[in-house]
Amino acid sequence: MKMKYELLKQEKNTKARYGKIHTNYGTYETPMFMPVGTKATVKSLTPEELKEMNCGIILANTYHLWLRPGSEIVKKAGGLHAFMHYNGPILTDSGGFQVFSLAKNKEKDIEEEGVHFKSHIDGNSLFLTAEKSIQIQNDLDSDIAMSFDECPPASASYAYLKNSVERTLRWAERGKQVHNNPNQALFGIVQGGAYEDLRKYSAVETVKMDFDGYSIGGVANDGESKEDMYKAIDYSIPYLPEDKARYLMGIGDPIDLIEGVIRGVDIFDCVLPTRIARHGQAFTKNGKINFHNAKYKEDFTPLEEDCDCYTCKNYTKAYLRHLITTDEMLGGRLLSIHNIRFLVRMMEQMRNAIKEDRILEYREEFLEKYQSKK
RNA sequence: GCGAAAUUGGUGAAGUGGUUAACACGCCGGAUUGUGGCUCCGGUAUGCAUGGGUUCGAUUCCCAUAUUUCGCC
Repeated sequence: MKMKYELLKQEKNTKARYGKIHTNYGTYETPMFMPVGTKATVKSLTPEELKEMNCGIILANTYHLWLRPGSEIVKKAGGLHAFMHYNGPILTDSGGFQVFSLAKNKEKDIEEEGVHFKSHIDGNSLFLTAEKSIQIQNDLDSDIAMSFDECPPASASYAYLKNSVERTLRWAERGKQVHNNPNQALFGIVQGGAYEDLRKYSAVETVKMDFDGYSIGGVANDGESKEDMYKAIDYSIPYLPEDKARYLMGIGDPIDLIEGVIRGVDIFDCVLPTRIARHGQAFTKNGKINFHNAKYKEDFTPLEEDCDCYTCKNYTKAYLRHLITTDEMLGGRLLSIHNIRFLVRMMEQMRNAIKEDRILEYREEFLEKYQSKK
């Protein structure tokens, strides 16, 4: 079967909503956060550990797996789930984001047929099209595939964004035509920067094609302001159907997760928890902390007293700082466990808040602690 | 005991008779949002062993002292 979204509760005071996603690998509650496993691995963590943290869907990347090991290898292995030993749902990004960041000359390299770009591994000239991206994702056998979209920088002009919205619609249609995996859902992507009319047009036209779910793209890709990010969400959400999942691509930061939920987003993904972990930083309810800081040298308390993750239950800040400053790989691993669990737990808390119609209070309480750095 | 060389920040070190003493590492901070993992950006010697002297001016030249290293007895 294909993935199905079920809306169970609409929060009274905001657009926040509580629902469930039914997949071939179980049912999961939303709003939810997906950890990123670009190359068929959430860096340094095993599938069992992800399950223990109560992760649901994880994200893998079409571009990276296309280059290595190659989608035909994954297909021979029996699909992504078998290949990476993950018996939970997997969403694949279309490769759009990587491809556009690798295309040097936007005007020249992006054409109607597809995108020319250079492999980041060996510099080979490559060409990816809407059809190719979907075929690769069919072969990978992920549970949710993404349409191939153009992901322009937030700083792009109105005229550029308008063109890119139009092209993304045509690519979505082409991808839908060749999509051929009965077990795989396919999402359309809304673009249009921070312009209300473009977002509306993009959303309305994309929804007409009747996808299994809808993504809001083009955010968090060019250091755009939070205001613009929130506008992109606010201008898109009203035109998306109630009974389909909404996925905000590439977000986020704890504060952005709350803002996204309040604006009606169901699914998020972000590299932040694992990336900052590898760089020695961790989320806490009192703000982000940096283990390079000397003040943790003799701090023999847990990262967070009341966190239920493996790291917090077994290790001290002094030890974590030692691992980080000596560049030991266990450090990044332990912090990744905590950071992912932190965001997953935030989503649990927000689901409860939505059920009780108190998501705005939750935001108040969270921000008060998170922004007052100790 | 005699002779020679050396002495620059936490470390390894570059350098010059004349504005803010290079660089690297370390250290101290910060960043990071559909991941080109191990990255990027800041800060970090008011002083060049100590005391004299020469000079308009010395970390740079001279003398003494101290310490270190090497060689000889």
